[in-house]
Amino acid sequence: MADTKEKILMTALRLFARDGYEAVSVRTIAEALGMTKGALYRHYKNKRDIFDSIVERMIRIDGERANAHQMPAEKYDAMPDAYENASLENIQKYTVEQFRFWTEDEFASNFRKMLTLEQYRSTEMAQLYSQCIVAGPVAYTEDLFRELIKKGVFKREDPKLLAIEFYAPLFLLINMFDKTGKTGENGDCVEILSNHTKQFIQSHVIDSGEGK
Amino acid sequence: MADTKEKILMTALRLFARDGYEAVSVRTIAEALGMTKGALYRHYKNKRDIFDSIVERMIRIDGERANAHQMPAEKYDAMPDAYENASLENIQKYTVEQFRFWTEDEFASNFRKMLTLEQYRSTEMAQLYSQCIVAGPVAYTEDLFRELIKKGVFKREDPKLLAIEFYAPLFLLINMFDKTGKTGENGDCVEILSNHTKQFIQSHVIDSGEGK
DNA sequence: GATGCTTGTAAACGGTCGTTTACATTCATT
DNA sequence: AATGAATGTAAACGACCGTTTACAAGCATC
Repeated sequence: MADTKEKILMTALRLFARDGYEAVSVRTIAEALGMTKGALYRHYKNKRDIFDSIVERMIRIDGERANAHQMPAEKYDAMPDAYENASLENIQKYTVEQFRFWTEDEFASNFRKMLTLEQYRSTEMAQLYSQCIVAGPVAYTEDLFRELIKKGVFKREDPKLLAIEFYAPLFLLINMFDKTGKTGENGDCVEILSNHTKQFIQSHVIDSGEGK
Repeated sequence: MADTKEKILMTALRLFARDGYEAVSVRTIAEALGMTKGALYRHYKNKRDIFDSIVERMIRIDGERANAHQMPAEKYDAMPDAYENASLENIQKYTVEQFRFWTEDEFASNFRKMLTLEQYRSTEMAQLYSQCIVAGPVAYTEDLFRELIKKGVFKREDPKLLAIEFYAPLFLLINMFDKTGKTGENGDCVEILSNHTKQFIQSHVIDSGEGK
């Protein structure tokens, strides 16, 4: 039962992500699952209920992720030196992991596409899209850089501009990857992204040593 | 007559840009224009014909723009020194102008949004979206930077990475601007964008003089 | 002033929409 | 074996879909 309900949700999401909510009919969802549309109403009270369940889940996952690899903001003072370098490495890993999540994870990738298609229809969807994939990450990155500047790790530059210059390539590559199609081919994107973060950090961090 | 046809096109585009092609009914378009849906069929042979006319026009405009402020690629050798600096200023102006075009121009802005909503439905729309707003500009920027490197204006770095790092903030800001809403408030975006291009050029161009 | 073309309305067309209803089937529990 | 909840099908519902048709009004041309 819970299994069927789950299949309905994932199938509907996959279709919503391609065509948009309005363009997908209940009949289409049912047929993609090999059942009749009447059966869907045993699991969801209507079409919108499926959509809402998807959104609800993403909000939950997003919250969990935020808690999970939150850069440990409150532990800054607890750690001595040597922390800065580890933190910079974490940024690198975190960035690639963000890319993989939004392009490879089936739920996240489809949700992002679905939200891309719904963002202009209501302010609620616009806010959710912005929070998850645009202004949200930028704001987080800005806070991070502001902190790094205060700590003397980064050069004293406008953190807002830094955040945009750092995050924008990630955002662009995620969107570009959608076109190149199937999984496995994103190796190029990941490499570009790695080079970007490496070069970005290198050129904004304060030289406390050498260049190789 | 041509006037009515034009109004239909712009009204339909405005609705397509908000809700997506499938979610907008012929009836809705007609009522937004204060006529009955039957009247639309005097000007367009069906709903898809309106959509195709929009696409056709954008392709034409895009071609004209490419011809208009094409960075004069073939005139490089015709011009002596002193060209490089002017060219760098042009890049700055061109970038801001691109932002304004895709956010302020009513047709371009709505077309971009419409294409954003249709990009996953067919490879044709995906290609058009990519060509106009994603991979197309990146490829163009990459060519430009490769040329500037060859000319000795830019430092010897990967032009692909440079192109992404330069164009991505423009792409991000265009998408962010959609949320902030009404016109006139994009002053912040333009300023950020200006700072980005200025700082980008400054940090990748070969110092043939001083720092202020 | 009749003609014919343009531009509109109103109604109808078959089809699909989301949803509800009536009726089977399954299957653990009694 | 009987019960009853869970899960499915098939058909029907009114509403709306894109499109076509029949018809009217406006208007320049002969």
